[in-house]
Amino acid sequence: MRVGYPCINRSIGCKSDRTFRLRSYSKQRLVETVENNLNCLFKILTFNLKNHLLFFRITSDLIPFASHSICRFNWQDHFRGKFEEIGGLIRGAGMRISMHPDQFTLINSVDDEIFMRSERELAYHAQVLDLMNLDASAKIQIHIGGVYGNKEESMRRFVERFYRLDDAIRRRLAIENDDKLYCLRDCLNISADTGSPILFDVFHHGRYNSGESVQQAIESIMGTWNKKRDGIPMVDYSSQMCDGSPNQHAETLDMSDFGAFLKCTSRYDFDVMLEIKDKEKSALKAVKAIESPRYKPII
DNA sequence: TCACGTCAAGCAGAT
DNA sequence: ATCTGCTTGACGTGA
Repeated sequence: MRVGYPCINRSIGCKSDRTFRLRSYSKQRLVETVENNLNCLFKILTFNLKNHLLFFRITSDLIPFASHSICRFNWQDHFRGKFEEIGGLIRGAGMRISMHPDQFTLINSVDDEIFMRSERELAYHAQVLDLMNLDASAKIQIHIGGVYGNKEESMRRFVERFYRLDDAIRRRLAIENDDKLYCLRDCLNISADTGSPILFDVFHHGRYNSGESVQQAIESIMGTWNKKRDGIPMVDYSSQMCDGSPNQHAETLDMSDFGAFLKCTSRYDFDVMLEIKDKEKSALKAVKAIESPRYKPII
């Protein structure tokens, strides 16, 4: 089990997701921003390595407007050396990487234009991971998408569109259960048709499920990961804010909840991403718990 | 230096 | 109709 946190590090004083407004776009602005973002990403990964945090989600804002038609600059070639350097650090340390395109990326949209924009966005994510020379265990996690008034039809459309994507994208996709529209059971159906592994989100599952316990859920997704190609499963974990909207992620990791989670899933090996507001602080708490003998997974 | 209106993109549910 | 959440504030103008 590797422990990680998404996108942002709050303690090292740099940001790898700096961006700018579309109307301020210029080649120079892009180069400056990306240079900053890649340098910061290297610093974050170095920090993570030092602190035994071996799982990290790279922000989708790493290259602002990468999939937008305004971007004509060949950032791939321009930053090739930097990407290779970062990839070398990741591979050398045995770190795990994920990316999570935002809610505008919809493979199953009824609108073909939205699908094509989504395809370009996914291609950008795959390129980042390819440029780092990471294998297909570095995943791009996406939700199934919208329902558009007909869930069955929308799931069929997802599968049909999936096979229209380039293999450079397909091999990296992992399907994540969401909290409203597509639950674990839906993901299992999609996974059976596409061969994509399921990235299990514990928090979403708590809000929308078809009755499976967390342990049963983990059991059911294990087989969707082809260990040789995909690596061990990835799991997103967050604790609920105790006092506020039930949607929001907690301020910090609740160790008794997390301890219980580790206990009930100790038969399985997977990497866990902690989606908690205080980011690396909670991840550090989790690493400490996992390294303590009472939570040692039985593998 | 600070306040604050606005920011590439979509969907669904609440108000 | 408009607002909010999603993984998450922060860019950039004007004073």
